Amino acid sequence: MKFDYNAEYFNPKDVLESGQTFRYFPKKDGYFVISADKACYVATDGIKTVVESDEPEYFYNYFDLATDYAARVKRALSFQIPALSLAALKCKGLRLLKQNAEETVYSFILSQNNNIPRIKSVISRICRGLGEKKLFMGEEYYAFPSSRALAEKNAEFYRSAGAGYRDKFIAETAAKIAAEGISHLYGLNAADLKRQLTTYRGVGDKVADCICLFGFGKTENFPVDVWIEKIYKEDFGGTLTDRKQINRYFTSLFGEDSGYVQQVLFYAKRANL
DNA sequence: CTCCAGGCTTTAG
DNA sequence: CTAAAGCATGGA
Repeated sequence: MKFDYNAEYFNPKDVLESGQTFRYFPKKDGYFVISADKACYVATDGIKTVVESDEPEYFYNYFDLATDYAARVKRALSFQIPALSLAALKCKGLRLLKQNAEETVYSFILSQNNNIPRIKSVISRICRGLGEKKLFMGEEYYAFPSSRALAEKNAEFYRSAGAGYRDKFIAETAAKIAAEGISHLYGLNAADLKRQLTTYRGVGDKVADCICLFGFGKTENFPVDVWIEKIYKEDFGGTLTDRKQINRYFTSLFGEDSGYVQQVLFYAKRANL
């Protein structure tokens, strides 16, 4: 069960190593990727990118393959901003992942004031401890735990998994979501969704923007972190220092393209492309 | 040793 | 209202 796609606008490295997911594992000639309770193997030869999975329709949606990214690159170029044009051309294979909403909530709570390798390892330990064991292509992996399973553990468990001071945030948010679910969030517009998400402990503006973007497909959100602040100062000549104002600057400039533009800028800067 | 990492909560002013 | 301290952890 595999399908392929034009590699020009689907590069596994650009997609997976751009900081939107933390559950990918480089292999010999591709990546083992986990999302929620599902897994796939993705590899490219530069012409075609091939996805192999028992759940092809899930990963077709996960990799956002119904969306035209040639058009997104073209719109990014149309802003005529040198730093953005350079970045967009260097990572044409970047796509926005449509991830499981609850998984993004916990993942990005863990991401605050943290670095990507450590975020990856903490998430792996939590999944290994609470997630269902699965098998794909002869490889064992663990599903991302349900909120109910997460809520059964206290902060101490998450501390021992390496979550640090974020341990309480995970425990409290899991309890809240286990109690009330998240289905009531799906119909909301981006502004209302962001407001609701910030009621979770450990979720501020930046983390909420990431959840809106990667977990709910809200492309008008523009997460502002330390790297975006740096880009704002160095490449856009910005003078604002308040992240809320920097967020407003970018979202009013890029509108519905905000999420894509943000991801391109972030990845190009971080990867030093 | 200090500084930093896809920041948030709490407290002080 | 805004500003700053405090927060776990591990790698550079």
